[in-house]
Amino acid sequence: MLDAAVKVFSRRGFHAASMDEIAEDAGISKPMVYAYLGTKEELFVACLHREGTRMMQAIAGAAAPDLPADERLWRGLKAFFGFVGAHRDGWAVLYRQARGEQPFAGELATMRARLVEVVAGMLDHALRAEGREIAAVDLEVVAYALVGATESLADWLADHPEADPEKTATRMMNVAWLGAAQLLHGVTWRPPAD
Amino acid sequence: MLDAAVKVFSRRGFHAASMDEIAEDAGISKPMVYAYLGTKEELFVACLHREGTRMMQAIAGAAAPDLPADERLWRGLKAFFGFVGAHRDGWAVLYRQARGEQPFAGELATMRARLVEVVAGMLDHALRAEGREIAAVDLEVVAYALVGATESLADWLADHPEADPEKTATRMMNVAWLGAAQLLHGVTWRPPAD
DNA sequence: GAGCATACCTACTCGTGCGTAGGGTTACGC
DNA sequence: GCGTAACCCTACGCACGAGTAGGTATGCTC
Repeated sequence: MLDAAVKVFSRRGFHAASMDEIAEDAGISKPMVYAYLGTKEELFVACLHREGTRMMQAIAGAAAPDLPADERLWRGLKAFFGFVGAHRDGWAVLYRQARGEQPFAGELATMRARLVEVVAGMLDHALRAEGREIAAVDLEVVAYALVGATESLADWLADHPEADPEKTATRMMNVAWLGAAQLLHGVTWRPPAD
Repeated sequence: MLDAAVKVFSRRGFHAASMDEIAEDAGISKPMVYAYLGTKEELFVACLHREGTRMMQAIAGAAAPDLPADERLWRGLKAFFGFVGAHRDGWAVLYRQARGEQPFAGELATMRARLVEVVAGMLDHALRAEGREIAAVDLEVVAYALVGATESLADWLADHPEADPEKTATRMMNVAWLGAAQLLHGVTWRPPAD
């Protein structure tokens, strides 16, 4: 039943999706949808929640915290892109939708914040192992950028059905890890004096 | 008048924004809005278009094509974040909105495609100068990731009014350029055999 | 088989907001 | 002063879709 909702929401977008269509698609009638899952908003949140949880589990399951940073990142990315590849419409539109609609942006922001935190933690851990440190804000911003790049590639992946998730993950590693590794080794870029 | 529309669209989101509110905010009445700018969709597209054009101009004006790649990237980023910083609500919500709503996603995709193309062209140019080459797809994906990371930081910037655009641009360079530079020098990351 | 409950449906109400019809007001020509 | 034309407004029609009321069938208890 949630599956039907996810499908319709992704096909139409939150507003354009009608409860009638969801009901029809689920093979039941509208009052049933209301009985089981409440209002349209609640239904959407339920979808978002389920997909989000699944995704987080997929990632958390793959990236064990005792691995070295690059290995963790790689496995996390692989799991992430694998998940998106397997749930293309689920991801694409739930995610894109939720981003725009104020009532749900919060829910999503929390999810992203968790991811950012994980990535930032990972970087921080790796940095300390190298005997280095950077300001928490910088760390957060870098993590944010990495997460953003990843989300962006996920969008790309969702739009390119023929693309291979693992290959995409490799490409992401090429951008992200090589850059991050530099930072870890103390190499930084500075603006020209101009 | 477009200013009013942008303001309301960003405050409310596309659907929640009512034409009445836009009209009121612009200090005129609804039929006038229709007379000048047509339907709600057309109005939104007009907003999107204007903001997009302004942004592209800001970037294009800053990143002259005859500069070296890193310098171009840096100036482009500075211009971009500067623009976002100066038009926080304009950017944030128009952009986030357009992403989700199917009728406008295309418009936005075109804009992003132009950006990706520019970035990819830049990388390609730099690569050739080093006597190297990579597949066009890889190039596109890397460019896509960079653009995505940048957009993501733009979101972050829009949500943190106290943050400094130029500093954000520097942070972005730290992630993007150090990574990209590695690629340019032929350093790549490969997945472990496992 | 009568009484009852559970599961579900059809068919409605009602609010909301886009787009417009038709009327008032001011300025100008004659 | 009267016609008229440009301009802008108030006030409405209308469609659409969320949420619900009230009725119907199926199965279960005694």
